[in-house]
Amino acid sequence: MKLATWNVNSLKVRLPQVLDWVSKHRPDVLCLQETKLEDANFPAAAIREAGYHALFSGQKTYNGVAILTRAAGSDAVTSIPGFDDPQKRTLAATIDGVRIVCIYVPNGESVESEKYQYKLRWFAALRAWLENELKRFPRLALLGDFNIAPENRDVHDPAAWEGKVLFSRPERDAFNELLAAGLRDSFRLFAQPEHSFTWWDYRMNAFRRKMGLRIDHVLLSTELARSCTACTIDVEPRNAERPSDHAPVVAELETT
DNA sequence: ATGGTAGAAACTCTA
Repeated sequence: MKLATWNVNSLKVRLPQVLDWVSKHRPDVLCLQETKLEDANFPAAAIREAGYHALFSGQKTYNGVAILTRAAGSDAVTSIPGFDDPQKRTLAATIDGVRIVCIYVPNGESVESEKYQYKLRWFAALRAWLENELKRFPRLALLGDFNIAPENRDVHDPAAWEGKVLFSRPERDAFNELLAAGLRDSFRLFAQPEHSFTWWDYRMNAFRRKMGLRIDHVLLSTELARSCTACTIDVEPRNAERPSDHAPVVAELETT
C-alpha cells in the first residue's frame, strides 16, 4: 500500500500536475492540502477519470484538504471533534482497513503572532483527538503539512531558524508529544540523504540553493510502522513549471 | 536592508 501527501498550494492550478503524478506513481492514498477550493468547485470528474475516488473538505481562497484513493473510503470526518474551527484543515477516512488522517496544520506566521497561539491550540487538540483515535484504529496513518520541522537535520540552517516559526521549541515539543502518543515518523525509519526537505520558499531561489525545511510528514501508528518498507520525498514536481512550494512525501507499506 | 514570490481575489491577505 502506497500512501502519499502533497501540499499543492491551489488544486486549481496544480490539477494537471496532480493527475500526472498519480498516473505515474499510482498511490493508493494521496492526501492533499491547500486545495483552496470550495467543495462545489472540486474537480471530482477529472479525478474520477484518473481512476481515483475523492473525499474533500474545502473553502474559498485558503486551506482545504482532500484525500484521493483507489478504493472507496468510508466513515469520513471533516473536523477535530470538540474543536470549534471554521478553517478546513482536517479530513479523516478509512481506506482498505487503514484510518487515514489528512491534516493542514496552521502556519503560525511568527512566534509573536496570534496565529501562532492558534497553531499551538490546534495542535494540542489534534494530539488529544489522536490519542483516542489510535485506540479505536490501531492501523492509523497521519499525513500532511505539519508546518513543523522536528530536528536540526530537517532545517537547512538550524542556527538561523532556531526559535523561528516552523522550528520553535514549543512547536517541536508539540510534535514530539504527538510521537509519544504512539506514532512514528516514517521518514526516519530509514537512512536518508542529507538535506532532505519538503518545502522551499518561492522567494530568493530557495529551491535551487537547497534552502528548505522538512515540514510535511507521514506518521504511522506502531502497528503500521512495522510494515513500512520505505519513505521518500519526490522532489521532481518542485522542478516543474509553476510548481507548488512543497514536494510530495511517499510511504510504502507491505500489503498483508 | 525586513527585501523577495505565488495564489486568490480584489486593490490585501496568507504562506
